[in-house]
Amino acid sequence: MLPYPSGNLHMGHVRNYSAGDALAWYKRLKGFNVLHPIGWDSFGQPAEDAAVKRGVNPRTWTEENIEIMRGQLQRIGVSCDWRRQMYAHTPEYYKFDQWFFLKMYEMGLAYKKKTQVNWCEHDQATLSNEQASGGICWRCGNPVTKKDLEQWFLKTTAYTDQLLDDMAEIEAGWPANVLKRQSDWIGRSEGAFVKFDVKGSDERIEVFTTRIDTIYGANAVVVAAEHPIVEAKLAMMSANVVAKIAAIRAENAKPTDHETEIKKDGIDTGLKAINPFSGEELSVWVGNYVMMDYGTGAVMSVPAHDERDFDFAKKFGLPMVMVIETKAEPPASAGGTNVESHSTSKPTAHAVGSAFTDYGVMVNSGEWSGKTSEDGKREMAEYAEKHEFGRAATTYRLRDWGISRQRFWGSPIPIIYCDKCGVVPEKFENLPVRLPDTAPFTGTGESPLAKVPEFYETTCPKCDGPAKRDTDTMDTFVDSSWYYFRYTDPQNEVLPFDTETAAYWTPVDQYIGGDDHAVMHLIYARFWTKVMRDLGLVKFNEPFKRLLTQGMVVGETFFDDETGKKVYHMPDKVTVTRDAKGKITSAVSTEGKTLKYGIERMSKSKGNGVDPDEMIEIYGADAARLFVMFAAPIENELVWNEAGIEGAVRFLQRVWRLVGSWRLAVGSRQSAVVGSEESSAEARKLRRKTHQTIKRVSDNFESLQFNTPVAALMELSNAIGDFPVEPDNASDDEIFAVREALTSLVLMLTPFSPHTAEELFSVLIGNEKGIVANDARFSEYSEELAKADEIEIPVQVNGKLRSRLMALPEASNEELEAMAFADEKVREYTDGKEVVKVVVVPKRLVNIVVKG
RNA sequence: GCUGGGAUGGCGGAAUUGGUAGACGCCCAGGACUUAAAAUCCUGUGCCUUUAGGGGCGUGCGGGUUCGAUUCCCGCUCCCAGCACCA
Repeated sequence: MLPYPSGNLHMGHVRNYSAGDALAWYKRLKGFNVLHPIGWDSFGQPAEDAAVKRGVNPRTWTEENIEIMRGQLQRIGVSCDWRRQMYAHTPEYYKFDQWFFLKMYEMGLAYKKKTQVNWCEHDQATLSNEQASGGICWRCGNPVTKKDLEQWFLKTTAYTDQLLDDMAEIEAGWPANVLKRQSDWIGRSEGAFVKFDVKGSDERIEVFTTRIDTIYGANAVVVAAEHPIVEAKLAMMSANVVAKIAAIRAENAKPTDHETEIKKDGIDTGLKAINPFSGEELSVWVGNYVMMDYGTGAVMSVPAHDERDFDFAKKFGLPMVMVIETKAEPPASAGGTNVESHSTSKPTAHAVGSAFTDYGVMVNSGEWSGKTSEDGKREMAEYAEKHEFGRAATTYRLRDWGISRQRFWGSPIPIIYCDKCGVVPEKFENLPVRLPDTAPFTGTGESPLAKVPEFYETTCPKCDGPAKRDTDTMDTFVDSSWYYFRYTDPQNEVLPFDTETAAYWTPVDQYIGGDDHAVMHLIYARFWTKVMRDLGLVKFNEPFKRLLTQGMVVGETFFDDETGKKVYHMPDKVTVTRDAKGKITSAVSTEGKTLKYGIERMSKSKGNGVDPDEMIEIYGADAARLFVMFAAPIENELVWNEAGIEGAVRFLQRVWRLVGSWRLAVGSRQSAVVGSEESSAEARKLRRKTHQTIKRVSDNFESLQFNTPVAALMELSNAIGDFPVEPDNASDDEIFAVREALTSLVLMLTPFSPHTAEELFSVLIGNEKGIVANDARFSEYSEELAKADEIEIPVQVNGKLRSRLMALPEASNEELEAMAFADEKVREYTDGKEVVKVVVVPKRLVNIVVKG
């Protein structure tokens, strides 16, 4: 994933790009043609905030930041193809944001509508549903409110089923939790719409239900306070009902607060609705737990079989009728005896204490009684459709993507408003619609472009009359929805990319980033790819074959209670004491104040961050990268602890010394080859370790593990260090074995610590050319050489380890068994006992089961 | 509350997917080198127990399957993340 040019790289970036770079190096060393790109997500709000706060031009601010961050990436030695960089804020790039927008407009996938949008008061910005997930702003974490605005939408809902169903194609390569979060977000729900007549009125209330089979248990129709029927009948309601509804509406309009549980509340409107199946008259209630923006804004309340309806009915003493029973014969104590009778004379759920929400068999449901829930659901929906009061339906939670932003620093929306012709799309040949150099920035949430007549005053592409441009810009997530395709053809001036050129590289083989974009960027990118497929630009459904979500890098954070949120940077401003487990027991600032502490995402602005530049300065880029890869599995959270990095430094220095101590012997005896008669056991042992390591490291890379191959390299380096023969006394065979081990070690180190590896490689080979110039390849693995001469076989008696045998790998079961029984330690436990059974696992173990 | 993931030494974490638990590294202790320190090297390092050889216990807790369970099954506890009345 491309970085936002905030101005400084943090350790999260280092982790992400170190892993990506390691993989790129590994694949290149394996002989693959690798496209390892980088780009800049360079449109967005912080640039504009800087303009408001400090009066700098957003472009200048952004480009300076890119310069700084590119320098940092180059200092850590990321091996990107710098020629292919893309920059979202350049007209050469955003021209195609606009191109796509116009294409989607043609396809009917872009439309404008006035609606309640998510609004972040803190950022003074509009948010898409995805960016407001959980009722909090994705950028600043503050609660989201609503605001009426007219804005452009992209029809993500045209692809809901594909977004769900195509997950099957990427299931193997994506983390399960990301797919899960996406499918929850899309929220497919299969059920039925049912219309209830309103008594004494032509109006009908339509509800959505997934459990039409429970409709005979409905005790009320509950609608949202904002439901049109409420507005329409408000005049007929008593003053206290109206007041209550107003109160609920006011409460609904407040930003969601997840700390406090919402108590069920509501009021009987006095209206009556008719259950179309039973003909029963039901009260119409307003309930605070019914939301206007899901389903139809109205539900049928079935307390006996729905938890929320149960709570609601209990609070207001509404009747509860059980209409579903468990399929299995219910135990005598369940169902029957616990049920209180009610005026309906039907059994009720009062005494049960909770709703029965499983499927079962329908009861008390007129002619439908006796059917299973599954049959009832299907047949009742069909019946409803036949009698024109309902139909089976699938609803989704996913909404269209609102992309209009009242912001300057983004791609202008290429739409023109003409008094005569109405909404007119800009002509393709007039793209890009360029941003002016500057605009009056206020940060108050109004479009700065609306104050720049040179920008918005234009002529209508249709009638040539005077017209005005749309003064909003696109959500920056538009830029990141397709940038990875641009890498394949970054200079194209006619199209976003050439289809054939892109086809060679795409879809992306491996995508790496944080899982915080699970329902934002990753849904948009998938949507965009499907649109591109329908445009004929690509021939596949999914943009990213494999996704790796790396865990956050977090640091210990210290707060000063008095001054509020002030955070101190370790270790110069805080004195910390720890318990035996390394957990902090107290933290005191240099001024002597006691501080609160916790763990938070590491960043410079929070003051708990380690600056990558500092790391490089102190330890070097190679050690920093090696440590970040080694410290924890890539998908885990990494709690930053500087102590461990010394280990990485020591390891690199050890390898350096190892090469130093052998380079003369190895360099001067290049003719030394394997196969001399006196092949020593030591040489064979080292070669075995070398080849086992090649296999382990390769397998680890293939399965995206970055910590375990480092451990394997450390083992190999230890084995070379333990080699018992002095360089000057080594035989040709031994020289060969050491040269092979060192060469392999250095090559396998390249993905983690490329600078050190490059230097050592050239020294070792004895010429000035390094890994790149030599077009070096990862060492070939030999199964034959990796095979052990002798293997250790544990012997268990009754499953407990009692002895170990050394045996030939090809030893037969009988031989192993005989050796086990001959073993002295084993005999202590078997002598005088009855042998019940002997289990021999070839090449693994022997287990003797005895009795008595 | 629902959903998903997890729990292995003082710490980060390994373990060929049912076969020697604790690789590798950090920390710590002891030693060598040094006038001394740093660096480096060597040794030890799961817990309990034993003079020693050794013995016992041990992968969150309780059960089960198996010759054998960190791994599979059932039931709990706790932690982390996501969602937040989704009808």
